[in-house]
Amino acid sequence: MRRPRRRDARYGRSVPELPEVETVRRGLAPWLDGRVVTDAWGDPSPKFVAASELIDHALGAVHRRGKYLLVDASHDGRPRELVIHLGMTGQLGADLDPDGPHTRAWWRMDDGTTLVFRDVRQFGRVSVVDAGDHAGLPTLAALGPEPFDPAFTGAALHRALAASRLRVKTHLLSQRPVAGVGNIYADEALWRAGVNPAARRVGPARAEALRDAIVDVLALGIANGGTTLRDYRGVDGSAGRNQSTLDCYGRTGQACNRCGDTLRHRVLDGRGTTWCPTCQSH
DNA sequence: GGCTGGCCCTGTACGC
DNA sequence: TGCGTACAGGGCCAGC
Repeated sequence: MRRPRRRDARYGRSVPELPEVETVRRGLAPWLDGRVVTDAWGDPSPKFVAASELIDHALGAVHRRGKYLLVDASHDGRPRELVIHLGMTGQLGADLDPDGPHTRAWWRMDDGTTLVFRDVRQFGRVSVVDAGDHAGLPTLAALGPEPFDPAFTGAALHRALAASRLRVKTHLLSQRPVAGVGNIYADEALWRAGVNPAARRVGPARAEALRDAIVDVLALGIANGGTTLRDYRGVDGSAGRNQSTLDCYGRTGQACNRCGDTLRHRVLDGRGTTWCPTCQSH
């Protein structure tokens, strides 16, 4: 008989969520803005092959929308956009090996530097589109408000959650109520707000608390340079520091930092979920 | 139109 | 020691 596998932080992967992508964006922006791509390569897979379309494009500002990186580009006056999703194991950097086994794309700049996209598990994606044309990226096209946008209020979150019968955590991960929340920060925010991840209805007061918790955990993540449990690295190769602040994610079997009860784990709509049965009873 | 579940993909941990 | 299997999960898509 198989023993149940331990579920602790050693098994977690640090998936790039909003704080990690924002940290990458801040590293890329001063480097890429004003550069011209002189050569490029993309893995033949449909997920990455578009990378080579960026040859001879001038690059501009680097934006972030949810977990997507958007790099302004132009060619012969035609405004275009490089869209990168890091997936689960995607890394961008200048110090990565362009010939490495998990390199999926690279772009050589006119100053001799090379931006490399490494993605071991190939859940990431690279697209080159006309600026603002996100029709081929349905999740990006349907993203909810940015969490730091003034429009993202408790009332707005309550309305969004009330419009669906999805479990609250599943709904958050869909990116529709708010952009950028992934598994780690969803668990953390729900724990902070005392909301059961399996709940299908969240009242106005709890939605307000959840909104505040989402903003707080994401802001803390950004301030700490992201969460690194295994894969995530910033553009300069440095690890994030946010993992030491986690109260819930990856702490299955440990005592809740608020009530002392034992944190539990379950699979919710296919996603591993850690929660406190006492603090998050409903 | 909304929801559910399966698929993609590979490194790692663990059982045998 | 080595092999086989389960597991991690964001986004997409088919089916209901």
